[in-house]
Amino acid sequence: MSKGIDTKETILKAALDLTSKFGLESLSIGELAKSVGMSKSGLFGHFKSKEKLQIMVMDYAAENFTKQVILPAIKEPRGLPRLEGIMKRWKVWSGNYMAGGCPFLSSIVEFDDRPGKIRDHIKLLQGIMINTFERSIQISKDEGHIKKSVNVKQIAYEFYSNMIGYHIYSRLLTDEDSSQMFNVAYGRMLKDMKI
Amino acid sequence: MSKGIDTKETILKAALDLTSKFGLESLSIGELAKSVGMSKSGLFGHFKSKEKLQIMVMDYAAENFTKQVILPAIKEPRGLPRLEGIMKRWKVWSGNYMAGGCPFLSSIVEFDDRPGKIRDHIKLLQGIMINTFERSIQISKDEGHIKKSVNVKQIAYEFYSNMIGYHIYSRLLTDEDSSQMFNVAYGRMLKDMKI
DNA sequence: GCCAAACACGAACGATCGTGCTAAAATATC
DNA sequence: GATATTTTAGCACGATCGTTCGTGTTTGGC
Repeated sequence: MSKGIDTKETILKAALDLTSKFGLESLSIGELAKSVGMSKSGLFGHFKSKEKLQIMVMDYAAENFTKQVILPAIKEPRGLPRLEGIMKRWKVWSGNYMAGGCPFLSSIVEFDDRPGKIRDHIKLLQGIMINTFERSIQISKDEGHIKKSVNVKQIAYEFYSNMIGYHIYSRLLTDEDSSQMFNVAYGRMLKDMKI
Repeated sequence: MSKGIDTKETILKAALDLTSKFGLESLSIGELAKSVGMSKSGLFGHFKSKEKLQIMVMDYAAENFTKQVILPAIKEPRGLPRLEGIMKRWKVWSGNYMAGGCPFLSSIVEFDDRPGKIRDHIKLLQGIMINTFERSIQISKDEGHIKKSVNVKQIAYEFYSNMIGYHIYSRLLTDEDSSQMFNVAYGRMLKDMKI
């Protein structure tokens, strides 16, 4: 009864890898089966449809993000240190950890115009993520680390935009200054809201 | 000898529509043929391969962007007015004009990890676009509308990031504050660099 | 070690993919 | 209006898609 979830984990790991490279829609069951060395139908049995596989891949990615970014950051002191911890690890995660860039970004862009369960699920996960992010900004405010005048949602939006801009500049445009530009923008945002 | 390019235009228009909805890779020749009411092979004859079709779609999108965003803005006075004209139209273009959001963003994210002609072409087009954008910032500087201390490339990066963040917030998350947050971020950037 | 459940496989399905052929229909040139 | 060229359709191809089915093989609980 444990063999199943082991191989499932293996499959999801490979699937996430392919997804980060080629997107969630291009993820094909045949190709995935080949990459983990098992039969198409054998793999298919673990997920009862492609749609469920795709959703599980997204959940797996979210779990991964939580483990790599959120949990380590929570160990840091409340407020600004924790917020900065999230940002730091987030940047590393989206840039280096995945084989082909942030799996969420590609999925978001792929499915933002296709109503359905997958879109809903991505929206849900992304909403949770942004919410977590906003909460850590709010805590920084409560702790008196940043100005009372800052709009939490606005700051989250701007941090998020900067992260995505960095991702695209570094991934597609392979601009060597992208990391530097990210830091400059990020630094100014921090400076503006710090007390 | 003119019927050909007419239908080609019709096909590309439909193709761009599908691309903006489903991405460049999901664009299938059979589906595209169905949507314009002609046979698969008849349509295929206009482009000698799918890859060439995809590249032409991107060129068509770029041409569209130039017509809708760049050319009208060029009629405005040099410097800041022109820069603001680009931003204003860009936002409208990416948000409302296309059936399914910016066709570039989806293509960028889809192909940023797939080396090949398509990736190269997208990179080229996006590079030209950002370059045009940077030049208009530089002109604003030369005209004395913005501070001499501003880093042109940095500003372009931040404007770009804001645009993409807005796009995702409004498209996937369907956040009703997204336009407002875009404006706040944009306004602060303008204010910081204005003389 | 037995039995039941879980797991994996190979084959096959209908559908669709991109891409060639060939021939008919439509169009442009004179 | 005849001719040459372009444009379109029909058909077929090998491949791959997601999915189903039946059959073994492996595994966990007793």
